[in-house]
Amino acid sequence: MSEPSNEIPKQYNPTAAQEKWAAFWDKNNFFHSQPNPNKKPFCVVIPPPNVTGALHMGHALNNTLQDITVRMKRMQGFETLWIPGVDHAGIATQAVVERRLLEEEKLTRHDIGRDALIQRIWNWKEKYQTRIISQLKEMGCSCDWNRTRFTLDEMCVKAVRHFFFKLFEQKLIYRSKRLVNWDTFLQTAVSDDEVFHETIEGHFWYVKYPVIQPKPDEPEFVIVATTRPETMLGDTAVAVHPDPESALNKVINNLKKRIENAPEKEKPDLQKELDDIENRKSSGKLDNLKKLALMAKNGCRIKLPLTDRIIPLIADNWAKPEKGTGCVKITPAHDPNDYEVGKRQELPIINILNKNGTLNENAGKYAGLTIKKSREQVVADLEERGLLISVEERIIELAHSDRSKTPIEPFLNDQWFIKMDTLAQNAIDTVNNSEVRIFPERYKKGYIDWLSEKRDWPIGRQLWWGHRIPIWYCYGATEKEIEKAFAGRNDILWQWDSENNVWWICSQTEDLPEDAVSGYTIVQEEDVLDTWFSSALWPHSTLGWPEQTPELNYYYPTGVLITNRDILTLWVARMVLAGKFNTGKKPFHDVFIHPKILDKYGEGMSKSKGNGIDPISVIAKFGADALRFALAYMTTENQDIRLTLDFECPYCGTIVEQTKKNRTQPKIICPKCGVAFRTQWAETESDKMLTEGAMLGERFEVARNFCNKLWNAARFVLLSLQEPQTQHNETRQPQNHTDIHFLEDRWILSRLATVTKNVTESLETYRYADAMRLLYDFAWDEFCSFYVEMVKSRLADETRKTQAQTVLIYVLNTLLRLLHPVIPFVTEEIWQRLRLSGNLTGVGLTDNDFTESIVIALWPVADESVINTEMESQFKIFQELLRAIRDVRASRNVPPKTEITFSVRCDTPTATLLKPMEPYFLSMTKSRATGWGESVTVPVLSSTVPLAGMDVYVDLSDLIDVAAETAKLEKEITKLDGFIKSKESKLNSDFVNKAPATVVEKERQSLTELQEQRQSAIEALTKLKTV
RNA sequence: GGGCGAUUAGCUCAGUUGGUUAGAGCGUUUGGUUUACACCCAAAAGGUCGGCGGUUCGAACCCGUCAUCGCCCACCA
Repeated sequence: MSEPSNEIPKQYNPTAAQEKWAAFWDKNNFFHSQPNPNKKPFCVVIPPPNVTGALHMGHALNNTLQDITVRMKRMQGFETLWIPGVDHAGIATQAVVERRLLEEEKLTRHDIGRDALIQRIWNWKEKYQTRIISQLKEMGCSCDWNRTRFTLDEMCVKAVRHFFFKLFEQKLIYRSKRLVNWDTFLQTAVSDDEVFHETIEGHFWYVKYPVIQPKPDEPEFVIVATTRPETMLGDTAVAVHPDPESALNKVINNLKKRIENAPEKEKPDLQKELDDIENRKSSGKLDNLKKLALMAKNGCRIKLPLTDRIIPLIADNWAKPEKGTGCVKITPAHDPNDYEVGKRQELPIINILNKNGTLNENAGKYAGLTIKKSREQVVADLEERGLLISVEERIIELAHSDRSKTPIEPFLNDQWFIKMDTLAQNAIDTVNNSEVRIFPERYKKGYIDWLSEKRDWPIGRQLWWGHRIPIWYCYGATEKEIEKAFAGRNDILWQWDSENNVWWICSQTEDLPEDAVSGYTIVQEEDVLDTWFSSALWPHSTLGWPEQTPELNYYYPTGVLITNRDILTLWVARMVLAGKFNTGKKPFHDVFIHPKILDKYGEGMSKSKGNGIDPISVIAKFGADALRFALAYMTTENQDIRLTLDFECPYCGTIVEQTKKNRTQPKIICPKCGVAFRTQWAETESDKMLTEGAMLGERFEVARNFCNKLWNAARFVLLSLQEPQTQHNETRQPQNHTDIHFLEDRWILSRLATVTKNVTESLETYRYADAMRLLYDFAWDEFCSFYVEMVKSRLADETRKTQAQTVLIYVLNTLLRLLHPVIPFVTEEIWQRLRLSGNLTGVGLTDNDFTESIVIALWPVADESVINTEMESQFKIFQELLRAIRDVRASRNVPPKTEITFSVRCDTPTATLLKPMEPYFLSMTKSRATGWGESVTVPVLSSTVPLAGMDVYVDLSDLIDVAAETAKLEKEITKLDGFIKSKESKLNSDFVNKAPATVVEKERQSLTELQEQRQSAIEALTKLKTV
């Protein structure tokens, strides 16, 4: 079975391995899971990526971390299920498809209608779901692909309907008005995330509202200031603070306090603010407000200019005496705060806007004008009537729609809400009592704070793509008629909406026909549910809830949810509350919040910036394993991941730096060879024809190199196994670790056990970077640089060969298993080659040590009995000595092939320890030991290196350079003097009295050593002078 | 305005409960075709741990403060 050595390439080829092993895993169904009473379950649900587009590096990170945990759990013997899936992402996906429709066909959604648009979005979804799943597969994610879910598929629809019905049944769903961000161009509501604020130069108009029949001592006008005069057409009151004086004093006091504590730099600004406010008191403005407050109390009425409406002057805390004129116009239909005031004060709500952004009939003669036109007209009319006092220039932050780049209008709409009170409290308790643990813990605060606001959840969206709200409206029917229509149905509920005189009919299972209530036509609610409504159910809906499926009973609650911090509240908090509400159980035990991927400028990656990177382009260049390792290596607790990536010209290899300018371009012309190559943004056919330029990144190179290092270590082991077998069968028996005599064997096994233990602990507490560092350092510095190097001399010696091979392959086998969760492909490739190498029994291993696939191999458990920290520190002495000799060789330019000798003055135990290591000094640094112990012969022409507890004399004979040697020793003495001095003063201080005895003792010992080293150096120097 | 985080070598980052001389990778310099690996090996240089103050025998680490940067939430008549 074994391959000839020339068939093991010197470089690991990721592409071939990825293809081969992905297919192999798939064929063997390793990732498929079903309830198994003999095993403990472990389940992870993927944070479903949006079907808006392809995955970027943020997803790559998220899924890498999940796969690491999932693969480890699977190896630990859990019945492990990772459920993949995608999210319909209502707003975002509909927006993408609508934008395309407009760009490519110049059509809006109203042109093609609801059904046709939905069909187009389904087509889009199919395309991107396929793309996303294939990206996940390319990354090596070990999901159970048979269980792939979509938030709009039948299973999820059922769960959503059931959840809604339950909420409705418990009267937790209600209808109310809510202001939405209205995009008048696209004629849709957009979410807060899709709004950006832009500072524009605007105006601040001061307008007089005449008071009706003012008493002699009362002002004739109420003056309000506004940046949006046209909204006055929707005013239903003007407000003034009920007690402006105390409110103002309160503000003044707070401000004074702030000035006291404020940094010097901010004080002048604050002082100015304070002066302005205090000025209000003296300038009579306050007196005016006090009068107005009294008038408001007495039911004062004012005339709304430009209309024939009479509106009240009201007293409300919302009016801030320190701002504007102290009086504020109240427009409940077009301002969230005013809406609250309106509700509180029972004011009428007058909507003056059409959905297309023009004014409606409520605006009287301004009806039909656009907002911009109406504003000009209103200002002109006010001026004409002498009601405009003044205009100020003012910088204002204006909300714009991300999608249409037009200003957002706050627009009042009927909305469905969920009452959050108890639901939120349950979710708070679940985290507060650590039933659900959040890692890192600092994110707990954000979660609790957000939920503590207990703001009711608006669940309706004015969209077509999503779960349509399962409510039907029936006007005019009597309760008897409704009852008759749905008699005996426990899947239908109805409720009377007295405000709108309509029946709400909620159906759990089916869509109701128009004629469901005989004699009436019922109409379904047009809106769809917020995307998070279905996402909130993800951990249990994907397992079959509301059915009590075997999967739900077995896998739920799931193990850990791994996600990014942006959606801790929107998604994680909602999952906890929905999980608790629906199943009575938490959805997961742990939540791990991972870092954010930033670009080289420290900016987050996003579609609009165009700085997102397709993980596939990294895989193409460096391999999936390198991608995964690099990301995991950077997943530390409180640092975001900064990725610097540059383009590589595919023709001449020139590195083209990625800039803010070129990162969104579909093609780039190489500055050196002048040929164009395409980027991930290539869209047109001609651009796609070009060769793609790879993405280069230092972190990925490091990770790729690591994979290759591992590959070559394995190559070395495989080659050594292929050497002709000797006949000494009796020496080829399996060895018990405790029988192992060689220091390096015991050392590497001790280190391996320590690493196994620490890696397991790190991964189980989501400290991915720690685990990666441990593995990287162990594999490279300890296993490759020391153990493999040392074993070389033993492999050449028949009498010492077998045990070396046994340990070598044992360590490699364990290391592969520890690394498999993070670099699955290269470890499988090596595993299979070892498994099939055919010589395992010869070195004391059996096929049981190499399972059919590393995917199903057992996770290593540390044999702590072989951990020997004393011996590990002894080994450090060997390493130190080796380094000292190498340093002498390097700094004296001793030719590599020239053998030199050295002797070491040290105590007897050290000598006993080091003497058996002689062959390694020869093989690893071509140096032969001539003596060990208290009294050794010191070569005349030697380089002396004083180390802690020993002196090394490297015989240089004719290679010696006295001047250089002297300089080196002098430098060493100066350095030692510094250390000694600081130690001495430390030991002469209070330190000896106050510090723990062990620490003091350690310091004393260290001082002695330093003094000895210094003495040795002086002696060596003296001797040099005699030469 | 509220909250969170960061500031350590030229660059990107580690640094466990405060305890010898603060670490790694990349880059730089020097030397290498050593029977796995040049995606490599050996070695070296390189740091007042953002500033100031405090607690302590002892501070990169704890406390206060200032500075700079980033993120989240809220608000802006």
